[in-house]
Amino acid sequence: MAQQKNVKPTESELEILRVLWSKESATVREVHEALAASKDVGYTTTLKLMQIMHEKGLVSRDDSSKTHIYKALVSREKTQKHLLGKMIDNLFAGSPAQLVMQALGNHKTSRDELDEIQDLLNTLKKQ
Amino acid sequence: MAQQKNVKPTESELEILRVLWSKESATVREVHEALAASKDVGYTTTLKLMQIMHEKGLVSRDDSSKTHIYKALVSREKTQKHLLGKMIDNLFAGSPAQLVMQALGNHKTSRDELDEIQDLLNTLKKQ
DNA sequence: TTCGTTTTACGAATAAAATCGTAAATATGG
DNA sequence: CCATATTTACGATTTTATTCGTAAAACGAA
Repeated sequence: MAQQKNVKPTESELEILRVLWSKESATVREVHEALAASKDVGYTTTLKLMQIMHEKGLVSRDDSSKTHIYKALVSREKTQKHLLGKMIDNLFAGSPAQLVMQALGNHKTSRDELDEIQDLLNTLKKQ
Repeated sequence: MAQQKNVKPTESELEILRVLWSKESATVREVHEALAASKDVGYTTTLKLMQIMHEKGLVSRDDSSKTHIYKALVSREKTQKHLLGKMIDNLFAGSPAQLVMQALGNHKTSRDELDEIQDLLNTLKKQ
């Protein structure tokens, strides 16, 4: 196994991570284009954020050529797990089931997805 | 129906809301005692936060007597729903099912809770 | 009433996050 | 080589959140 200690990206850092997760690796410009599509933000702002994320160890940087190439160092799963855990503690009295009920109750879920959840539920019940 | 527009409490505000939700109504001192039990924080800090929350409309305040009495104006459910929705959009590609899988997979869940989820699942499947 | 305690009001200090301007370095096309 | 464009580095500013000190007001007990 490897890396990954303090998974605590800020709101903006999360936006950048989402882009990196979807692309595997990207330049500042690519990330910025993606962000600018839905948000009004300057190029150097994105750059600065990515530099900070690099200092923090959230992303890796290949600076062998002029245009640097970034990759996410924190995995989507770990980040999901961490933030979910935090939310369960903060808002759902430590009960993941409550969160699940709320999530399922308030959002449309396809038949396939329901079946998937059923499978997992069956597995959990057997233990 | 009523109230509730921008449900965006900060981290600290959320801690206070949790206390208010658990007590129905409370004074600054009561909230502060509750917070101080698990955190090192000054009384006036809690006071200030609650004053700000009042300005924002997150809590109501009865100041008919010297010691003011606060109540949460945003419901636990709405807040859960809102933050959950945000997390689903931001981290789970808009798929609540993915979030559910992650939550169930990574946390212990009691038999009773699993049954509850099963019930909800059955209901959803019938639709 | 007077003293000590509690509570609020208020403003300021600190910290953390986000934004951007400017300049230097690097590359590219002509 | 030169002009232009792109990219990075860096620092400063702005904004938002958090924390707390101080003083005035309200209260209660002796």
